[in-house]
Amino acid sequence: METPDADRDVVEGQQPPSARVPLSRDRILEAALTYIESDGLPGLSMRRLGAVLGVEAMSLYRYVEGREVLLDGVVESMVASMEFDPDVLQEPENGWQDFLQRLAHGIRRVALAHPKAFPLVASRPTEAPWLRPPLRSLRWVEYFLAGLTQEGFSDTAAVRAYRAFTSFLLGHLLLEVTMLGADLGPLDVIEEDDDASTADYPTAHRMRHALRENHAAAEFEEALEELMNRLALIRSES
Amino acid sequence: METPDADRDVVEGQQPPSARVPLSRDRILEAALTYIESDGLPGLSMRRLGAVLGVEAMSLYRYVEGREVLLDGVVESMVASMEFDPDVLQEPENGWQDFLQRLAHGIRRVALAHPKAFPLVASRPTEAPWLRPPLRSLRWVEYFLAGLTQEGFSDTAAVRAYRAFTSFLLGHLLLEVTMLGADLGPLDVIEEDDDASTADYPTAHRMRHALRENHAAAEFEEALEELMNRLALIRSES
DNA sequence: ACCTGAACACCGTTCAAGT
DNA sequence: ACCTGAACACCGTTCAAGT
Repeated sequence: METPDADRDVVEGQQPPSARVPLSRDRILEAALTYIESDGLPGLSMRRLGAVLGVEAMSLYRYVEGREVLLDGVVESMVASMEFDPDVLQEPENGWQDFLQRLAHGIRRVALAHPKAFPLVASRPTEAPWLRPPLRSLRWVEYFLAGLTQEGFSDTAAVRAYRAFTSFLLGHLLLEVTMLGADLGPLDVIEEDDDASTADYPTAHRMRHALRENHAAAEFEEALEELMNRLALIRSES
Repeated sequence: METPDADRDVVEGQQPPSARVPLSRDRILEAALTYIESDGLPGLSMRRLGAVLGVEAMSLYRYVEGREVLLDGVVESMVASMEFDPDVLQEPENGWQDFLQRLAHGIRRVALAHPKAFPLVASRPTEAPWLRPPLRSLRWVEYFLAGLTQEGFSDTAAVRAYRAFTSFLLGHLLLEVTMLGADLGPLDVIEEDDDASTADYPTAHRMRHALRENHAAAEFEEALEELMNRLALIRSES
């Protein structure tokens, strides 16, 4: 197995500083995101990120205050990327179900586009405890609540919907990207002990093929549909 | 603000080695768990963990193969701790709803007992992609599937229930402990910018009080009830 | 058998110095 | 204005050496 990583830093690093694209916060965040996606979060260090950008680690501190802030920035940029998704960002026109479904699919697209980085969206502490992942910004919370209000949700119904919607998304997407990330992960994984491992567990053994099937997309749709029914109840009740 | 941490290592460290409780894998895992719970995961290093146990970091490598394995062990011990919960571990007697509810509550108790460490249960890669958090072990998956089978679930219905059950738990519990962890977190947190922060977001501003309320327990029960209804459908359908 | 000291390679971060 | 070299305190981990 070759190590094609070795010359990646050179690609940018070999040009003299004057000829390089100047550093910027956005360029750093973008590089960090693609680094995480290709090499995993644990491998990301300020020094290696600097190398990718053809610069010493210390230069990064001109643009980001430190590693923690860098990761917060990466999360923020992922969440913000939905703002340019034309399918997501439009007021409700075809009812609140359509509104929420477009939003849910938009977030799912972001998660699937960045399976290795998405767990950060799920687990980094938010600015306030009521800014729940994966919506994490006041901006998106406002968008969510305003949309539902406009569609006839009372204040308490909208807040209940917000809570139900976020836990739904978090559970489904985190599990989906975890399964993806594991598959895309280190390739030296133990290959398919399949039957052997489940030998002592008869029920799991019997269902081992069904357990391995991946119906993530269909499950997501189904559970989303179910959530909509629940929200319809909440809407009419409170 | 004082630093009461300073003498904690001494408490164990001051006794001569001969008088100390001998090191063991379990003792190390337990110390790691309480360390995470009191100081947070980022603060946990092999060196500091050694100090807590009155020992040099290098000694730990006799019992755990490295830091990654240590964290896996902590997760494993949390998941395994449910096996000693008498309310959880008994075959279904009062129907599958009761069976699943006891299991769900048991996992929730573990999560709430270790809010800072539980995110590890959610995000550490499992041994196989179909061993879904927060059930993570073949043991628990077998327990789950066997229980449902015994209660009249077909194989495909049991597997579908397994998927729905795990994403439900993951979403709810991760959000719940994240909110807890944030509150228990560093106390130098910015205190209550309350109204100020939401000023530019009228809907969120209007609902700011409702948004701050914590109904985690009630929401959990409600969503669990809803899940049961969905599983009843799955049971009768497939 | 169990623990340690010294060492290595790697971190995040600061700051005075270079251009 | 922007980047770097050198330095500091801290990591995980290995291994020969101590008791």
